[in-house]
Amino acid sequence: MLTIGQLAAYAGVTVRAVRHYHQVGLLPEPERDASGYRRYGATAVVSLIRIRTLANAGVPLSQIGDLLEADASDFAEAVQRIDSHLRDEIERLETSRKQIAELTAGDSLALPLEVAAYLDRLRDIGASKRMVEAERDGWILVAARWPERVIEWMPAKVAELDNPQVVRLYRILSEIFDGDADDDPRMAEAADIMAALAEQAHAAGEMNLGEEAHDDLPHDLIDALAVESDPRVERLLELMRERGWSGWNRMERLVEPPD
Amino acid sequence: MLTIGQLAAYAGVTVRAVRHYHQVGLLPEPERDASGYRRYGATAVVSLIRIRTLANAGVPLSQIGDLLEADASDFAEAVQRIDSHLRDEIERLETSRKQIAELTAGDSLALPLEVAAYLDRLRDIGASKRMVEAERDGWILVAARWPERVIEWMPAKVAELDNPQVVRLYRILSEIFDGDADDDPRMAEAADIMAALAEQAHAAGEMNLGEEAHDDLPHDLIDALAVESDPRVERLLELMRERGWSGWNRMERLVEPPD
DNA sequence: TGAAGGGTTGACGCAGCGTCAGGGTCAAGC
DNA sequence: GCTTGACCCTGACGCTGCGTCAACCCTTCA
Repeated sequence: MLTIGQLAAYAGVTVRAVRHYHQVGLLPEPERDASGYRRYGATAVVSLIRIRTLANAGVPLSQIGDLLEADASDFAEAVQRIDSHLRDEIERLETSRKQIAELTAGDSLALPLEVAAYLDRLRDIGASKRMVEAERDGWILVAARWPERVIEWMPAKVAELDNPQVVRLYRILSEIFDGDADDDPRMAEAADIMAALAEQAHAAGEMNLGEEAHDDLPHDLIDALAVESDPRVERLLELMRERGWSGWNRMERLVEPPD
Repeated sequence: MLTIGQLAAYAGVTVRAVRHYHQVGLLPEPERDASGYRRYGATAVVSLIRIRTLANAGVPLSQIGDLLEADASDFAEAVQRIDSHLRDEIERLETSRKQIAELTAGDSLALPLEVAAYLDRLRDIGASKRMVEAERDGWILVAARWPERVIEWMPAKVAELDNPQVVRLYRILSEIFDGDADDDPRMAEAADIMAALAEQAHAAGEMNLGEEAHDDLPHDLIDALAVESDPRVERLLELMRERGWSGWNRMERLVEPPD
């Protein structure tokens, strides 16, 4: 007769595991000796080894009991199920590995590489750290909603950065929001540039985003995000409204200008 | 301002998950509105998306907080750790798949194929179901202790089955233990055959198992197993003792026979 | 006789939420 | 003004397979 420790050692498991199998009814509780110790016979050893064999193969404990009593065809079927479940699990993990492989650096986190490249360009033309982070967060919102489309939009955005007006705009905005003046006079200049750019885009008919325009939520969120990150943005929006434009990222004409 | 449901929908997660992130401190609790509802700004949306991006990549929640604030080198290092952890997990599951692939049928469960083949042969020569199962359980005990050696021993065991005496022995034993007579007269015949076989083996010097002989536990367990599976085995052991042999599976001479 | 090395039950911990239970709130239609 | 359905709230258990205390008892050996 074996003690629980000897039984466990023979089967290569821990004592705790054996007790657990008792608890879940996988292994019957044996008789106790005079001092209350569990005493095991050879049958228990065999049962335990068979249980461990299945458990090592990845079979959930809850199924092992049935499996040990199943006939050949039920057994084969169950094995099939378990195997395909394992395959799914492996695939899930493989996907995870691919995903983290793409998380090489900070910006590409939650963003496609194209957008990360755009943000790098922004940094290059002199946008401040805060500015780039704000842009990044905005694009995260966009990418979450239109993960496919956002990639298509990037070439045009990158091209915009060749426009000296745009470069000047980002530099001014960077300086304004990196400073701590509550009412920087350059804010008016920024608004002027933005209005001019909007005017050009409108004239060129580039202001239509397609069906995405119908979903206001991302745009509203981006506006809100900008204000949350710096309340002075509110002032900038006001200046834009004075110039006949609403919004921050998806500008709309408030009033048609006189001819 | 978004409700928790809108926030969750935007990021593609469940409401419960968001609340969980609050609980573990990953996402800060937002302000409440007049009726106690949580109200989220755009910043929360961005945070949540970034959290999910890492979580989807298999990063444990407990590390996501640090990771979102880490610099590029710490980030890369952490990503390395997580990736190698994922690799280990995948390998574990692959191993499981291999294992269950080998569990095609009942007997090979916890036994190498060689032993399963031996059991099939046993069935072929007319051993009863009970008999084969008893043998199987015995070999499970042996295979658990000497997984390598057991394979080497099988050819000799299979060869034994060509011996008509052995075949007869298994048939008699099958009949005895499939019946319900408490004192089957054929038991003496079985004992005679076993004694004769032991004598032959002893004479041929085949009774040494090598160093394995020093470990009594498996042998004792097999004897116990036999008795547990049918108490009448005890009688058989007694008959063997009368014939000068001890034990059931690893027989030893009790007394040297007179010349 | 005391210490070491077993054994006993009971209970919490882990990871990441899912899923009740038992409420309150909001918007819309009657 | 009332109902209905869709949301929101907190609190708590469940799942998987044990690991790891805690607090205590039993046996054995120096």
